[in-house]
Amino acid sequence: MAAPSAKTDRKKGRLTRERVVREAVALADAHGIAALSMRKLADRLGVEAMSLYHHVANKDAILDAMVDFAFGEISLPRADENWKAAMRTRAIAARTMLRSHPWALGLLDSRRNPGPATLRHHDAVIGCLRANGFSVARTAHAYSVLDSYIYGFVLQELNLPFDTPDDLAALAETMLQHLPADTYPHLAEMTREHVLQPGYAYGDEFTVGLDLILDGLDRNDD
Amino acid sequence: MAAPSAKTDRKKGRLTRERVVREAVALADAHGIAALSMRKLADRLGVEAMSLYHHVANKDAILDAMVDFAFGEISLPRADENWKAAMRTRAIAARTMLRSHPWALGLLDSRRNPGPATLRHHDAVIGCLRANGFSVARTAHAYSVLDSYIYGFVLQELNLPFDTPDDLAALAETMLQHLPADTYPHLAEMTREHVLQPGYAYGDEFTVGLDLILDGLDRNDD
DNA sequence: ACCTGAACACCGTTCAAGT
DNA sequence: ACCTGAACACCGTTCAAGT
Repeated sequence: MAAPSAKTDRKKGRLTRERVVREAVALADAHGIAALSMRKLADRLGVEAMSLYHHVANKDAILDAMVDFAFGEISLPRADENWKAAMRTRAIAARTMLRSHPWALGLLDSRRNPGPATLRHHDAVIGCLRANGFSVARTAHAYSVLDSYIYGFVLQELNLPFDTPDDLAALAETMLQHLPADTYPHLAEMTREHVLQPGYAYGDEFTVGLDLILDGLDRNDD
Repeated sequence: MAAPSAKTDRKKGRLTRERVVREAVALADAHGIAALSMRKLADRLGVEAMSLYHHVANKDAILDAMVDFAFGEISLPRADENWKAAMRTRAIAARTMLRSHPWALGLLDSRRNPGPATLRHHDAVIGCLRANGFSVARTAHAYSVLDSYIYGFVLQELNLPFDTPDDLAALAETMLQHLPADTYPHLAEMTREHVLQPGYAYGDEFTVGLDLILDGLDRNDD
């Protein structure tokens, strides 16, 4: 019997822009953004690459839509919430989203066309701060420092060259051996006395820095 | 007369790993990381693409070396400096570097092999904080929140869809017309009353957030 | 209206062949 | 030792042709 062709066992039904975007997200989640090619995406949808161009202008339009899809996953802060609790919750939700779609942060770089979910998200965050008495300028300060922190934290987190505590321990041990302690004494100390301690997880730093920033914003009520 | 071939007017002399990396940085600075292909890089060096493989293992090794080159441009904090001033200076220097090599931030994502300049940099930052009486844990907190902020701020800054105040004004006007104010009222207000005000520059937010974080670290002297 | 096959101008990398 | 030409297995996108 013939091996099932890639096409036969793929989803059938008419192609739509929405199906294209959803499948692109699934492909990038599963195999990384580098694996997202028009040919592979088409194959998953049971069509040829060229068919995609009937539903999206080009690959860039798919990437725009993927970012907007990801933003849509962050639930919106309400204007009647206390700002500090609302911003804390939003920051954690944003981090969760960016971790579950590791391609999203990298795509932010090149996106020039914010979609409706992205705009709605920004509008809700600004609205919550304004409703809590923040001036326009203080709202801009708060949004800038919070988003910078969230994006940068996840960027570092996604870069970590290990996925589990065991990986980390193994890597740190190797590093300690390869990095002569006299060349990088402080890096060696940090590895030995902090990173290699039981229970260490870099992700725990997230709320430490987040609360430092929220407290700072609370104090600067200009 | 014949048009000068791409090769004839390129730098001559023996190929070295250092020349390959330096030229890769120049190419990426000038035309973006997407334009950095082995073929184009070789052409700039007056050789064929395949010659590069005698000096670097593959393209990934070039990207690793580029990131380390970029880190090498940030001058190191000294252990005898006041931590707050030293961290402020370093943050500004890091932002300057990341802005002048817009490809660097995107490459951080995928780099798994920190080079000597990168390690030296981290060692110096940790060393300065420790010399100022920071505990190992407080050093880790400080480094995490500062680098997250710096990386995230530049990520947002590089994403801004305008390069000059004039571009910004033009874009904001178009946005105000395209975004119905009743759908995104707070975004419209922020654009009108903040972004479109004379003298506005997003980059000015950098030190606002930075000082908020430095003051927060100063207070948490646990 | 929607899908496709062939083609174009690219990639990174391998390999055997040149000097 | 160092460089290269041809080749392989890919890209995104165009165009004219099919249904």
